[in-house]
Amino acid sequence: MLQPSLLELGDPPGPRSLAGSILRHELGRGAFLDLRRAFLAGATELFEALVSQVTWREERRPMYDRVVAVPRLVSFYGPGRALPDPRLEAARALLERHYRRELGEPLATAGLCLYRDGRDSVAWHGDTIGRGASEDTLVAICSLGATRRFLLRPRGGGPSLAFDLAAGDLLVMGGSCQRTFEHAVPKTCRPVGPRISLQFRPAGVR
DNA sequence: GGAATCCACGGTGG
DNA sequence: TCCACCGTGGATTC
Repeated sequence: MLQPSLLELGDPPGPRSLAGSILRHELGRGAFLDLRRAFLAGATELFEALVSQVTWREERRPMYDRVVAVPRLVSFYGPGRALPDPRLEAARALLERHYRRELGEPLATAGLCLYRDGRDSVAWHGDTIGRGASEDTLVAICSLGATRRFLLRPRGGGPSLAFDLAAGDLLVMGGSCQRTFEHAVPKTCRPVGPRISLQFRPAGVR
């Protein structure tokens, strides 16, 4: 059992303020990435609550000559479905308020992924399904549990940016980011514990 | 030498 | 009808 950090002791569990604490990276081509470290207070306890309370599904997909297990566990909360913890609802409300100008619509869905260890991963992709090729959208990701590397690179090739996402960190991809960039969480040989990624998106975006 | 990264493979679904 | 999507494992690079 991990001890909460000293930093966490002063704040009630749940989302912290976003004002003035976000580091924005302008990526070019109309894309930006915001990073807010330690956005969720009480991340250790929230991680453990979600691991045990969420109904995690293992997905399988045909891949060439066989059917493989998708290398992570997932759970999806569509529009109108209550999130599994009030702290997630609070985080969503805070994000909707802070990004109301860029967003213009609710963050109607929440996707949860559980990366059990370094062998779990997600390949390069953009969250563009369901949106026109010219439409911007915004995706907010909260990280809980073990620190994992998050990679971002321009579509069509180019140098990739790396962000090590630690427990409680918030990463927001906005503007044209989902169309002009793609992201991944690569496998690693390092010993690494489980991590949960919470992804808030507008309806229709996957 | 070990770990990270790159690449090609092809069925599926939008 | 067409094409973007995506996990694996071997090759290559770091």
